[in-house]
Amino acid sequence: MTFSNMSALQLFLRRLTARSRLTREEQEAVLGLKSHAAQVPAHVDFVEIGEHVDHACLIADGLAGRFEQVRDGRRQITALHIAGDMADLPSVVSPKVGWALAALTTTTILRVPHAELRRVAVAYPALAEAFWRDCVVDSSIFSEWVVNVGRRDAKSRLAHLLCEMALRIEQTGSGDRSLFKLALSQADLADVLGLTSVHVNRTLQRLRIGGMASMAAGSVTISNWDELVRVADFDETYLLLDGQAPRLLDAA
Amino acid sequence: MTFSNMSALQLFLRRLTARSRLTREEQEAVLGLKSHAAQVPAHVDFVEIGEHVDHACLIADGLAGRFEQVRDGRRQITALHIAGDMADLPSVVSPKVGWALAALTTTTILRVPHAELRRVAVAYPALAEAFWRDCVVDSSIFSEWVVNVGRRDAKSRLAHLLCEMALRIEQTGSGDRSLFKLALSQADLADVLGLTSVHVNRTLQRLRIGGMASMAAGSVTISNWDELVRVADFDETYLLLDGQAPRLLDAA
DNA sequence: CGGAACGTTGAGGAGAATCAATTATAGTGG
DNA sequence: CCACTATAATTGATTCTCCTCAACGTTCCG
Repeated sequence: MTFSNMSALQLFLRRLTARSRLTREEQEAVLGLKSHAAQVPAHVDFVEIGEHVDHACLIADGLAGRFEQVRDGRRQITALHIAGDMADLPSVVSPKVGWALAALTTTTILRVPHAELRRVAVAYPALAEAFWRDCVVDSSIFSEWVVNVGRRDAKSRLAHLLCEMALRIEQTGSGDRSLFKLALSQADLADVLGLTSVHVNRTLQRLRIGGMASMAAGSVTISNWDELVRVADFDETYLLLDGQAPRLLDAA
Repeated sequence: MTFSNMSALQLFLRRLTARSRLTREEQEAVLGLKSHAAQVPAHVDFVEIGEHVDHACLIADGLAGRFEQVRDGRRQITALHIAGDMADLPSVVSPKVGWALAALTTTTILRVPHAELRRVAVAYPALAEAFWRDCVVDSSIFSEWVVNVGRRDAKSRLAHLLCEMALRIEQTGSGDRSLFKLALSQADLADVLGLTSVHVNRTLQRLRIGGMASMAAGSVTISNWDELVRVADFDETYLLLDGQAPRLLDAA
């Protein structure tokens, strides 16, 4: 079986097991989660801001963003979710969400009822722990994004995002860091980076001319990884990809 | 165990029970956590970047910041922690931390061994859930900070931070939103907001002249809350202060 | 009293925003 | 297959926040 035809739940399990040690039985429980799939066209919300949700959304295919509004209508994308991400896992413990989730390209999602996630979390405490850890990973990414928009200029900021997405997509097995799909318009990219689309356009040109990376037709090509990392001031530690943490149960 | 230890744990418990319903026995377990206190002078790290920690740090008194470095030496504070915050609770499930924790003013911390937190989390799944939820709260704040530095100008950004800290401190019961302690230099404030200290200084003046808020001698005075909220575009939803979520155990 | 940290002010410059066109690109229906 | 349209990418000119650099004032404390 190749990664490309793995089911969405298998991708999610892969994300969990990258950081949490799970028994076969626990893994089966994840794969046995009941859910129903839905197609979401680009630019359509599948979770509304302020909604009280009773399910979490697993991205099966495509790309989704977490949107927050500012009064004057401008918006910020605070997270990008790729296949295998349970986009609103935090909603299991905090059902009223303060953000919207929208598809950035045509996206397939799996709606997994909270009741299902609760069921396996209660039956298998190690899964509750894995979910908790998964939320910590996303939190760590948020924190790095604060640094990124707070303290890096446009070129470095954009380079940093490309490095992050390269590694995250590579981790899922659905791409290589030198060439991967990222169907993100320059306007959406601007909302991720806290810039304007005009400036994103000019900054992309600088990365292209510098021989580091280019984006076209929904794909990113990274031609000089080391230089991109240097410009980005990128340190992958925050992605927490360095192995499985010890289980609470075993250690207690 | 000294009295100040007890009261710090009580503050932490208060933070937990604001969002999680806990039985008396579970509450006792929190208050019974073993720990040892330490005094940290201003500007001293008590957790080093990249460290593999075996304990979490509960802020008993004072103010701490989570610092991340950028290559050229500039830094960003990605979180502020007040009394009652377990500053690195995520480290329980992910012990290698990618940030430093430093005191911003003279601060008392309680080092709580992971073993202790694991013990109560395993014995009382509802506590594991409360810890998970607590991490989600911090995550929600990170996310809002991304919006703040990404899409708000200096005046709005600073106003937003003041609103947030006002409510968080009010929640602990150790201050009022119209007057509270926040011993933060303008340089540190700049590192929180992704600005320079010079610009923070000028922006504070604008808030003062506008009759909204002023900072002096380590205290914040908010003289026109409604106007400050308006300028900040502040919506407190993200602080998740609107009551206790249902317990997973009861619902499953 | 003297130094160190912090706060304040001014002048000039740089990065990003804004405004406004123009040019691809992709999809749609005739 | 070609107009027709909407969306996305690109470019140029101008403006404005915010940064940088440098100096000076203030507070606090040994």
